Amino acid sequence: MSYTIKDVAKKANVSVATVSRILNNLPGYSEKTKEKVLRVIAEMGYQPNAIARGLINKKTKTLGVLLPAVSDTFASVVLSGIEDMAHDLDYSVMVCNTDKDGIRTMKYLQALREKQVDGIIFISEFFKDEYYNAITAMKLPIVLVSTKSPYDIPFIKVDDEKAVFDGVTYLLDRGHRSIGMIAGTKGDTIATLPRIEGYKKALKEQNIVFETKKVVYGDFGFDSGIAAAEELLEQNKDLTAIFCSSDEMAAGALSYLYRMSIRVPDEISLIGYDNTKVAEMAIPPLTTVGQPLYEMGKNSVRMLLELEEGKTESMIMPHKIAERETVKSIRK
Amino acid sequence: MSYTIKDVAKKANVSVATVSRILNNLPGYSEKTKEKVLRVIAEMGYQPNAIARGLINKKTKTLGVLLPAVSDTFASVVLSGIEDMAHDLDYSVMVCNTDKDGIRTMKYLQALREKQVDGIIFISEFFKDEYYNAITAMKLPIVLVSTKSPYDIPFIKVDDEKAVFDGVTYLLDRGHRSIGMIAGTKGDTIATLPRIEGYKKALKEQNIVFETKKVVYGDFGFDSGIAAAEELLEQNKDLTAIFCSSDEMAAGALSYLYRMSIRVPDEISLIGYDNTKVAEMAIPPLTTVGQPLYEMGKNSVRMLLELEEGKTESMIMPHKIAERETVKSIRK
DNA sequence: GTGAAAGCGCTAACAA
DNA sequence: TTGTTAGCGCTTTCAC
Repeated sequence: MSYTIKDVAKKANVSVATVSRILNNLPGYSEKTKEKVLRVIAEMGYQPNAIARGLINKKTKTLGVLLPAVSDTFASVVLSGIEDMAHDLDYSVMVCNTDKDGIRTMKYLQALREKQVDGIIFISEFFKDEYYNAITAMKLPIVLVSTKSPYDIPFIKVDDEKAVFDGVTYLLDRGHRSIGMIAGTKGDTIATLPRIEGYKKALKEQNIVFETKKVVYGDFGFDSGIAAAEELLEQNKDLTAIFCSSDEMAAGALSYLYRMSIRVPDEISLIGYDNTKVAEMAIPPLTTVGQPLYEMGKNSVRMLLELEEGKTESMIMPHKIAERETVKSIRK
Repeated sequence: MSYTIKDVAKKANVSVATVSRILNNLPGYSEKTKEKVLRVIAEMGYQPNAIARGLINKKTKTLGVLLPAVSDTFASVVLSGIEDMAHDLDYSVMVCNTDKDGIRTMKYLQALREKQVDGIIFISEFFKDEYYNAITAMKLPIVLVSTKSPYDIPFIKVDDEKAVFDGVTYLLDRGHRSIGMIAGTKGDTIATLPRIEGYKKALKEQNIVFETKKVVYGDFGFDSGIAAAEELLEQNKDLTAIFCSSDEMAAGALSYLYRMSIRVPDEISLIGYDNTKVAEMAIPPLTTVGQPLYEMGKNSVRMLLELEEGKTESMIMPHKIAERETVKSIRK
């Protein structure tokens, strides 16, 4: 067992109150006692017990982060932003891998509550009603990253529709007329429908008719990108470009194209979404619509902490096309 | 403020002691009271406060994980194993991104201690003396993953020397005689020196003389792989294969070779290390020496928890070559 | 089978 | 400037 504040007090010949004051930088002691106490603390190697502290303050200085998978490139960058900002602000973060499983998510929500975290950040998943009910019941501040909800919960995300609109327009501006789309999970109202909407609008603005067979669904993952690319190419012989709703799916498409000996960008141009490390590492390097993932993570903790002060504004983050080597201009 | 055990007790007309017993499945109450109390708990939506509990038990059911970067593919897979196992065992995990920074690591160690975590898992970094001192001072169980130390601290890792030996031998067996190596950080005694040793031994066994100019250093990251490949190729015109000490560096090498229009595996064979997702997603898919990262993560928490019972055995995990498409057999 | 009460390590009145 | 003391929400003797 380690030393307690009592041990320090005794050894320094002061009361625990004084030690506590010194520890918390509260007024009420002489320079002399402060020095003495600090010396004793150093000598003993005393460290305050944050659990005891938390019991009183009702503050644990820890945040809970719920995400679909820590090993997911996308989420892990957001997490890294969260972690950095939390560290700067002296908070700790508990990671909870939901596996996109509702039961597991609920279990975590309960655990986080029991452990009295000061707030929750929820990344990139569909925010179910039951989560909402649980969270409001526990009256914890929460912010959504890269997703949103019908409730009055602040979120941070990019404007998906606009982002895809810009991406597709980028292709259009380079002479592409027959553009396929590898969309996200079918029916996903957050990250799929609005993006398809953006795709449609971009086409429409240049008077190109939308064709259903040009959009194919995946699940944001690599393998689904392979399958989707195959389907797309079989259904559309005239494609000159593909817009992919995630870098991983773009990597899958790239992989499929490579296997088919279809050269990128010479025969087919490709554009991804997210601008994660996989875009950089792709061969050839992937042009992609970038989201400021790291910044979004950082902002989410800032926002979460401000929430305690009553603010509650969502944030639309800017997207930006990262130009690399998978898009070719073709003669118009 | 939520309900406390007191509220439950009052409403159920029993003492807090009884409620506590029921909550903890201790003996000492009738079926009838149990039912009543449970009903009241459900009605009120009462949840025990783990902080208060932790103050008494000196157990928080939370683990601290220190890793160089959460967004690192390698570490994030280990983390995901840790997270899964922890979840199964009803533990939470706090992630600490050390950024490979000693000061930051020490800060985290202190925070983890103050927050009374039950144990620490330290992933893939060099384990400094000062960490050791801090940790032994706080008498916390700790296990090292993918690294080791001169101290009596249990670790989980693969046999790096043997793994590289096998990887290089794999190349040798396929007729390659002039094999370059992209090693890790220069001077790293854990993940670089032993691997170079394995490389040397494999060559030696087939009577090939080792040449210094055939090994080049990186830092395990993508960019360093690009630079290393370039250096290697300039220094060695006859290379037919390259062994890379991480998949990311292999991806970098792949990228460089692509830019130089050197075909893989036709002109140069490549083999990576780790078998992370980047190996699967590479073009062409990367043959690599795989480490069971996820399993290592899982085992680390099991081991950590057993440590409390006094056990202290390290674990060497099996490696296995994942054969994909970057290695070609050449005529002998 | 059940309850009263002490106390985990700390903070925050309230006194002095 | 400093100390005493009452809790924070819970577990755990010890009585009954």
